[in-house]
Amino acid sequence: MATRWLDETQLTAWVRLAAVLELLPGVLDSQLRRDAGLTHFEYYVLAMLSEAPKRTLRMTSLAQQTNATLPRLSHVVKKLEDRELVERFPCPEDARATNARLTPTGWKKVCETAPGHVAAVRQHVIDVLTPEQIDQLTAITDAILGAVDPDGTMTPIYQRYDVPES
Amino acid sequence: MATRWLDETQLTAWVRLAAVLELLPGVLDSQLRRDAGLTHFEYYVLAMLSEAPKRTLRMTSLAQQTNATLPRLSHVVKKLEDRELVERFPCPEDARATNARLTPTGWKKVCETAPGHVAAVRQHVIDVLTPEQIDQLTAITDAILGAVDPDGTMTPIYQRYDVPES
DNA sequence: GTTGAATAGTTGTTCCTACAACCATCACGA
DNA sequence: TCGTGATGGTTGTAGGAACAACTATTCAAC
Repeated sequence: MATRWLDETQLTAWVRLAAVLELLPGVLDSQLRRDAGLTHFEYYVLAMLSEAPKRTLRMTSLAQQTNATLPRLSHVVKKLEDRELVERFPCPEDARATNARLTPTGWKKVCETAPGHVAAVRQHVIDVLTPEQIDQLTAITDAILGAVDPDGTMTPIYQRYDVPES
Repeated sequence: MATRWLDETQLTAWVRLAAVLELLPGVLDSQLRRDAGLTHFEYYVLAMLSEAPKRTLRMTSLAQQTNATLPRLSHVVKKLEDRELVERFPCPEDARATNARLTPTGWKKVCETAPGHVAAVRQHVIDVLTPEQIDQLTAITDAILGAVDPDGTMTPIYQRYDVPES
């Protein structure tokens, strides 16, 4: 069965996308590290908590929303706990479960950090695109996500994000 | 100076893009690991060599083309050398420099691996988009790369890619 | 009740990457 | 020709992430 290679146009699009995949995360990560001393993943964790009711989530749902394995999340939350941005306590309803809650310090951190992060996202993505391109991007990423995640297992990841509300 | 938050439309586009950034590399990486025992980065290194004249490149240019630091590349190439996919030898013109060359085994590996990789790219990206969307994607990623890499330092990364020619 | 399977988390090991320190060579000016 | 700075690479160490192994709790079936 013969391989269907990419034609010129397709190849160009893919190469560019691959480059974005390679470079953009690094750029955003650097900004957060520099300005807030957080990795993107740590920021993401804090942001998810900040949007949750009572700024509290069970480790499992937090892991789902951040596309992390439980072991990974466990390690990261421990570090955030050492920095007093997050606290853990046993879940009252289920003694197996652990809740993670944003501390006041953690909330403050998110509020301080979000503007810079949004600015970086604007600078490198949103503000360089026309409104039509924004819509096109939504449609394109939708299609890709449908192919990458046909079961919708990861849906929580791309339903919410990242901006503290008040 | 007030933060310009993202509006509904912008936020959606960004969240989806962030999800693609998070999920797509993992999907492609898994395919390569499973089918070829290579990380995406290792494959990328082999692919770059396979396209170079005499399948040979200096470590520095190879590092540029793969967006890697020299230390990282050095470690990875050493492992590829242990697997006899690549060989290193001192550069005749410049005694400081080292050349990396694809071995026949390495070439064979690339030829065996490329079809599966292209198929994965098709399955998750190219074939789920219309021809118009392919063009849109090129324009969008172009704009983003312009913002991420204004000096064009990383240009080598997104000028070529990944398909062995014969 | 008690056993067994499934769920929720933590801990430990291994691999990979980033960063720093280091050595060798080249290029150029005194 | 000698030194000084810049270039090209390697090695060592430390931080982060994936995977496996382990503990504890819950749920369901008998």
